[in-house]
Amino acid sequence: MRNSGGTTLFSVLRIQGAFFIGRVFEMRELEKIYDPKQVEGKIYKSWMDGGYFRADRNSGKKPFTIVIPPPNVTGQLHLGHAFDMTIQDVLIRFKRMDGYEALWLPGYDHAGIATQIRVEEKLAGEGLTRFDLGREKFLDEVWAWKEKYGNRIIDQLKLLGSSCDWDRLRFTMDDVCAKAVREAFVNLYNKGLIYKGKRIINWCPKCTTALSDAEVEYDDKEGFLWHVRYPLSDGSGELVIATTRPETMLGDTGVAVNPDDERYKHLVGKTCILPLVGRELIIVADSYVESDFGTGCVKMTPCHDPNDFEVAMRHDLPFITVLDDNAKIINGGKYDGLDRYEARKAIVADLEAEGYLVKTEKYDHNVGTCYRCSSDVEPISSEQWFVKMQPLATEAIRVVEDKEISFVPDRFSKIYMNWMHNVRDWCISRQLWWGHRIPAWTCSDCGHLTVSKEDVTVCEACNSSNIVQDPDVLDTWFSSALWPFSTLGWPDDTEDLRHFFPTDVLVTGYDIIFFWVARMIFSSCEHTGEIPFHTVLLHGLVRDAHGKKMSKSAGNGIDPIDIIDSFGADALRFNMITGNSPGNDMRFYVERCEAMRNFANKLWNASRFVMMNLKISDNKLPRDLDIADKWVLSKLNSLISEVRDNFDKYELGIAAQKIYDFIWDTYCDWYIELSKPRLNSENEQSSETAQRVLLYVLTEILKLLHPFMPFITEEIFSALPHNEDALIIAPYPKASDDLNFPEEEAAFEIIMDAVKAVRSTRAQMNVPPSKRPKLIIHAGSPDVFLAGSEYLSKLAYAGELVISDKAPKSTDGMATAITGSAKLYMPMNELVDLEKERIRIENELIKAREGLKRQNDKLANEAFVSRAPTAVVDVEKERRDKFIALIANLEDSLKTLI
RNA sequence: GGGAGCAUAGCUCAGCUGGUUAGAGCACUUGCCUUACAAGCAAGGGGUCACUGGUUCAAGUCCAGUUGUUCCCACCA
Repeated sequence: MRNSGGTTLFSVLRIQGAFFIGRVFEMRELEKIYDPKQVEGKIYKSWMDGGYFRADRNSGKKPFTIVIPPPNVTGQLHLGHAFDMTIQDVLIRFKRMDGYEALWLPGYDHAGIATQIRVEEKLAGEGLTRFDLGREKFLDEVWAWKEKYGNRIIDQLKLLGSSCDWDRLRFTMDDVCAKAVREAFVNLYNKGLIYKGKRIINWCPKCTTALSDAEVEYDDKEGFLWHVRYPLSDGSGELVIATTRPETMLGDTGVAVNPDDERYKHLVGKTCILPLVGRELIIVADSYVESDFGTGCVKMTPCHDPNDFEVAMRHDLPFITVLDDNAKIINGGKYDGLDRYEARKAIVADLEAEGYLVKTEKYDHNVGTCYRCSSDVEPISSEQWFVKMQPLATEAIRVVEDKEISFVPDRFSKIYMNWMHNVRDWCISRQLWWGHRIPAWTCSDCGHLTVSKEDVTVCEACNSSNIVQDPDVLDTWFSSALWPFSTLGWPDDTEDLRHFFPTDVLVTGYDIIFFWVARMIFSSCEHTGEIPFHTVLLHGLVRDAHGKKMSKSAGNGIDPIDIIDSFGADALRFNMITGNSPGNDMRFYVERCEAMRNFANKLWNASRFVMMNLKISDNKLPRDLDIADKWVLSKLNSLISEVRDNFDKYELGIAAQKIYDFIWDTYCDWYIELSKPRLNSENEQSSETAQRVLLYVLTEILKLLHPFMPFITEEIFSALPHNEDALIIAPYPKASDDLNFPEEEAAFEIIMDAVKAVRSTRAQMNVPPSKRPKLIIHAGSPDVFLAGSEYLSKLAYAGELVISDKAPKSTDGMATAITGSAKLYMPMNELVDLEKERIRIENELIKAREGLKRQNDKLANEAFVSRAPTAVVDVEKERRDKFIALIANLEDSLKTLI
């Protein structure tokens, strides 16, 4: 036996329990309650010291790899992480125990905008902007910030018990990842899949950067529809135009109508005058315009609306930019310098004053907002870098269609497909400083663009050294998209890459399928020629008890660290896993953590019980198993195969629930209770067998539960006799035919039924357990009761036990408990109220007759009997026979009562 | 406009490929300090599985529709 931990009170208890029985009771008082705080840090350290998280390429074992969804480097652990991490850790621990070389590769993300905003906020507190510092000094600040906060999230992940291979920790901005980013960029550029172009893009005026489509969130906002007069140039009339954005009229270069709109057909080709500005606008016909919305006339602002941009391209309209990077007016005459919202007010006021405003309607519409800072996003035309998506999407669609990659649950593959089929080019340049700088240099002399993996100092076209690197950085998600292979060393042909890639399962929330999952898939297919993982296991969002999204601003966030402090990491983990199925959101209830802590405590105490009674020092199973032993082993055997089955289907919540039920119900409430009379008996053989089965089942339980509750299981395991170095690397249980005893299992259920019937009778008569009357069992086949007599007297609180196939001569004053297999009598003269007893039995009889009717109806159905599988029919027949026997017993008892 | 999810006990949720009398936690009732655990034990109460129709020997489970609800995508100025 090894004992990896220090001398905890718990392991002291074991020794004392084994050798100094007399002192156990005082120890028990101290250790009655499991205290995670005393255990978790110590156990985590023992795993680290043991090197169990390290994946070894040369072990000869089959690899199983998960890459972590890298948390933001400056982030703090929230319940979403806890959810995500727990699922991954459960999978990785299971595979590790099951004989795989399990690699869980950790790391964190530089999170361009999010991090830059945080540092800028800090600077703002000192009255500075990033421009005051300049690019280089600002980046120094960010790196310092990263050093300060980068480890916080990692330390917090450790508190959860995450068994990541910390030696392989990666950062999306480290050299290895940077090399991959350059390689990927240049590959795509050389294939023509990255291009630079002027398009309408989403611009966040607060972050002052372009955003991709995925980074824009749409909110319903209250607004107005202003109807504005645009007089015709020839003075023959006017057009009325409806707009939600009057300030953009400064950039109008045309007016469009539907070509089939009879009202305006004759005006196409004519011009009108832009109010306040006086510019002449040509009236064009374009099918984009819908006649029945607004007035049927649309002002064209090509530089600030994607649709107008398209129309303008088709009709050769001029392009005038009227908003600058901060969304202030430019090229707008007297409005120059005004913020977009001030400009709106001023322009509406002027329109009204000059009689151009026809009317103002309330109008709700969707407004795009920045996913990082929530400011309104401005569509502006701007030169940016894009990834051409069409060619990449083709393969990304194929691998999912062909099931090379599957989503769990499957419905998300439809969402993925839909997105991939309609994907537009990905804007990857960001006007930030924190991030991977675009590896492109422009020659100031000849204008040539050099794109290179290595830093360049001279123009590749004209050799001029007068070249400047593109000031922009790449979208954070460009580097995250490479994560499953960049972290393993790609583009270098590293041993890690060869061994652990493609990875196996990707675990993440459904909210970042587009941001991340989709982009990893097409990036991997393109750059490595392989899928990045074969399974995407998706979970939902963690909400508060009222179903609201948790957020700092709403003040409803729960800090996982507080939960760990109060209930332990195991309880938090178990709470995240149970009562939840893949892809569904969960509501977080602190009370549930309490229930899970109670479960941990239950296991703790069951283990204490076993240790207190242990006089053996090895864990071999004996041969002389009795009926209860075979029953529990058989149940355990089924549990093991079911749990494995659930693991294969990623049904972690179901697996955890089954283990919970087995531990609490089967093991604690039944088997431990069953073992008590044997442990105390003078029959040493029986006592030892009970000890061995108790220990064996407990050990198997600890193994089964370990992926879910790693700390407490490891701690208990360390105090038990065992052959492994640690539970974390003990083999996960396998079902075995040798431990399957269906006959004994069924026979024992008969005894359990009798026990339950007796308890029920006693409860209804309010008989306390201290009262132990004689128990007379009248059964057709008494053998099974004889085999379980010891258990019956203990669990059914019997004084003396009489088992016979003959009915007692008199049952006067006896309470009865009745099952389909036996009638049980308890002489309790003073307690038995004959009338009450009669009513009780009659009620049971009613229930039993209903049951019998149900069964008879089923079996009378010719179609059922002939068409259902015989096994199903047989089960129904057995049930019918049980009801028949029960009814007979009940009727019999009713007669003797009178 | 397109798509997806959800609707099961008072509350929060499980229920896999259809097959016990539909389960768990919390809450509730009653009785228990039964020598591991009162963070516990035992016995209970509580459900027309949203509605309507269909398929089937058999439907909470599969199909169609209805209602309610949540979310995603698109972005008609």
